[in-house]
Amino acid sequence: MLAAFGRVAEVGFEGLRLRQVAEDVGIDHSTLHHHFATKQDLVLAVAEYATRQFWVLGEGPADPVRALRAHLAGLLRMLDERPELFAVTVELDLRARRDPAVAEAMARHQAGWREVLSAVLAAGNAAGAWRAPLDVAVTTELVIAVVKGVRLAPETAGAVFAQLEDALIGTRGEQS
Amino acid sequence: MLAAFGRVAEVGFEGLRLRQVAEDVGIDHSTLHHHFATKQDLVLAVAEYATRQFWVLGEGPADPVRALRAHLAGLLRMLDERPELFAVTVELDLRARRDPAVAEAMARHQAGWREVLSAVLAAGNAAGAWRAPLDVAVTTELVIAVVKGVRLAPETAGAVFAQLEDALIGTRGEQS
DNA sequence: TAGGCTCAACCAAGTGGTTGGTGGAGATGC
DNA sequence: GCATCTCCACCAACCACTTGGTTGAGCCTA
Repeated sequence: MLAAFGRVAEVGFEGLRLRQVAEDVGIDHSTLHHHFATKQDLVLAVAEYATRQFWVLGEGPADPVRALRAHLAGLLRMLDERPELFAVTVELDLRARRDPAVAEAMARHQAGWREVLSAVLAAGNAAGAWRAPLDVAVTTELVIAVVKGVRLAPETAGAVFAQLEDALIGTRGEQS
Repeated sequence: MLAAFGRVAEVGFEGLRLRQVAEDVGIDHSTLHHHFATKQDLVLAVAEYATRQFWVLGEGPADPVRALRAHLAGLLRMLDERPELFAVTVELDLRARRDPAVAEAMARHQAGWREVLSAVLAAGNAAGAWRAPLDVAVTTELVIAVVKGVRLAPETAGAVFAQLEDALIGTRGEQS
């Protein structure tokens, strides 16, 4: 019953109404309580659904440069095809400040992401793939910041990602 | 009466209650309506107050490198001293998706920011101050994305900004 | 007298959540 | 076959409470 996710994307958590969600699914709002005891449970389910969507980005190529490019390309495609997903992510980041349960879900999500990125960046260091050796931890945060910062502006994402790649990798080649 | 801002920072727009705001100021909630006809007006006032806070970042040094560093340093200090301000900004970005008035306010805000950044980056291009000539428009978006992406994670901002400077400026010197 | 602020009381429209009950599918016993 | 029982998804009605907003009257200063 995670069509509730759609509502969050549309009206945000602020406008999330159990009755509306129930109607979307075609059931009574009291029936909804049968599946999610409380509104908080629904929110949490949305959070976990949303973060799970990023699992598709799994492992990339072994080559660090191509792995980084693939990672960003994957995000870019998602950003293009499912912008609401990223909007909800912003919403969740914000909500995590007040809702410990959401905070924990998002922390898990980001820990995984951070791990993937760090691995790629460290591998690139080992292979001398970057313009210069990188501080893995900090660069990870930089990449995350860029992605997060671009979530609500999908139009600019493509160019920004390319620029970021340029800044990290030395190559100035244009890729498809 | 922009102590309402504090409430937004604390509970977000989702939890913003006119009665609570009024109580903070020590007046009745109906009196609040005397100053802000509608809740929307209050929200808009908060939006304009919040964006106005960034005016203090005005002009920087003439030298592009120092201007960029000063710009980021200024943001970093604000991020450190008034993290709520940035949290509210995120909240506003999100709200702008549904509220045209807020959207317009944020658009104005960002247009100004974009202008400042573009000017600095273009000046740096002219002076050959960067590691390599930059695409001004795209790099502007990149910097904006980084700043936006770091709004909810002030701890990482310092290192991330430094890394960004490193990537744009060629110098590898450590600054205070 | 007039005008700006203030409040108490009120209102309609929701809000999340609860309760008691209906009907159908599947298992069980005979 | 048939009655029974249990579980599950479901709903209508309801509840206590909150919300943004309105009204009318008082207060104070000019």
